[in-house]
Amino acid sequence: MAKDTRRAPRQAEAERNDRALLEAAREVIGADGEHASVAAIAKRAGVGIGSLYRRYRTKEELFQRLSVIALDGYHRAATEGLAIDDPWEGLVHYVTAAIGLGAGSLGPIAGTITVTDEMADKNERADDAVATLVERARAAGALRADVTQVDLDLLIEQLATSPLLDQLRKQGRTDLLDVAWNARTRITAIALDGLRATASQPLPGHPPGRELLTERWTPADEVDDVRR
Amino acid sequence: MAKDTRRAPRQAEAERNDRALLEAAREVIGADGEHASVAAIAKRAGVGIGSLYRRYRTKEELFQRLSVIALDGYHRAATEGLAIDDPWEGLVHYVTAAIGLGAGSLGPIAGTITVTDEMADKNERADDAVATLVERARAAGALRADVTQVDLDLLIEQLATSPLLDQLRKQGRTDLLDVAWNARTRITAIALDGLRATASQPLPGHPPGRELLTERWTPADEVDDVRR
DNA sequence: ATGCTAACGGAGCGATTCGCTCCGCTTCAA
DNA sequence: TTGAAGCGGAGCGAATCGCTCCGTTAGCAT
Repeated sequence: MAKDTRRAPRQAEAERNDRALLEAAREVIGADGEHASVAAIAKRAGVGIGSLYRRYRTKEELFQRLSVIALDGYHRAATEGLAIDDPWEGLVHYVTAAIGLGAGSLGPIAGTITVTDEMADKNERADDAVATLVERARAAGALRADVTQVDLDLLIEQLATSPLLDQLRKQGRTDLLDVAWNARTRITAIALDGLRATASQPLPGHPPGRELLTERWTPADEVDDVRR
Repeated sequence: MAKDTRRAPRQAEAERNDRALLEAAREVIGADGEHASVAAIAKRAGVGIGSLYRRYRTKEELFQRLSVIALDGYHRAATEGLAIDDPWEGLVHYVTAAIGLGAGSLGPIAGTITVTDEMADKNERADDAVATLVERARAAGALRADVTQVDLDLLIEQLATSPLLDQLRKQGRTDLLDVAWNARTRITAIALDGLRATASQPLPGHPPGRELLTERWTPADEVDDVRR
């Protein structure tokens, strides 16, 4: 009963493989969307299919794990942003960190996996933190008044999803990845400048409602009018 | 020899089908990327597979046609922009029109089809027109000085690709399409505000080179380091 | 050295989906 | 009424899918 941590033949390798799997899954999903195959993920991770299925009982379980990790990332980014004194700098931190997570590629799998309680819970916590961040920045007069939280969420998704980066990764053009990454940073900077309170004209149309973000996670039951 | 347009049993239906096919192909590619299947395209268009293959000898030929149409659209948008007297308004017209084309979804098929001479030619023409448009806006002091044409191209691609819109279309959620479309218009407006000359700080890093836009079209020959 | 065992990689299963062909049916001008 | 242009989709062989199953390998204790 003295030694309880005595068995671990190849445990270090297992952890490395798990990390590789999660990263590979993100990349392959970015490249192939919901069609991402477990074979492609395993190959990209340099890991056997068997090892993948020892850790995750099904493909869906792996995808759910990815979602949870992404939601954790968003929550952490928002918390870090709140820890910054200057409201505008805090918001900028969140936006850039959220985009840098590389989780934007997960969008396409929304609606193809069932939402676990853990996912719903973490999503709510992250949302709350972001709401505080946004309100603080707006109250300080740093963020233009007509931008809602949903606007910001959609802007982040728009910038976080990069077909160019996904394709370069898929083609293994690691030589161009740095340049492409920097290019997106520039675009992000442009968008952030547009978020400042110095707006020339009010945003067009009505502010989008939350349903835009939530309804996409409802599985494609019989909604598919194409098959009707 | 007098009457040369006398035979056309179901020609009207054929034209309608062709338009439906092209639109459906854009949508399905947006949803499924390079994995888009001809069956899905035909079904979405409400057309038989046979009709698709009577017009396009192969799937690649259909995709090439889509690319040509997209390039025509970019060129037209740029030309229209140049026809507008105010340099800034002209640029705004091009950006919004280019995003609205719905051709951003085509990005994922870059590198999976061979580039025809027609495509290369039209691409060059469109590029030239955009270059003029950008230089004019910058010379007028409307566009911030540190934004290059490549920056603008990438910004347009970033905004033109919308996982949310693609997914809603795929799920047949036509009820939310208008809201989502308006939401992206708002985001576009934010980005355009960021492009104005009133920049607070210079853009980070170095301006990206053209190769970011061109090299992605080189087929994934043996570049794929994943399979090595 | 020699077990013991947890973790490994991947061949291969049945099922599905792929691009595409082929053909009987439908529509319309003459 | 007829002929031909256009139609939809069943079905072909090939490829790919998610997943199981099993012989092999690597590190611990003896």
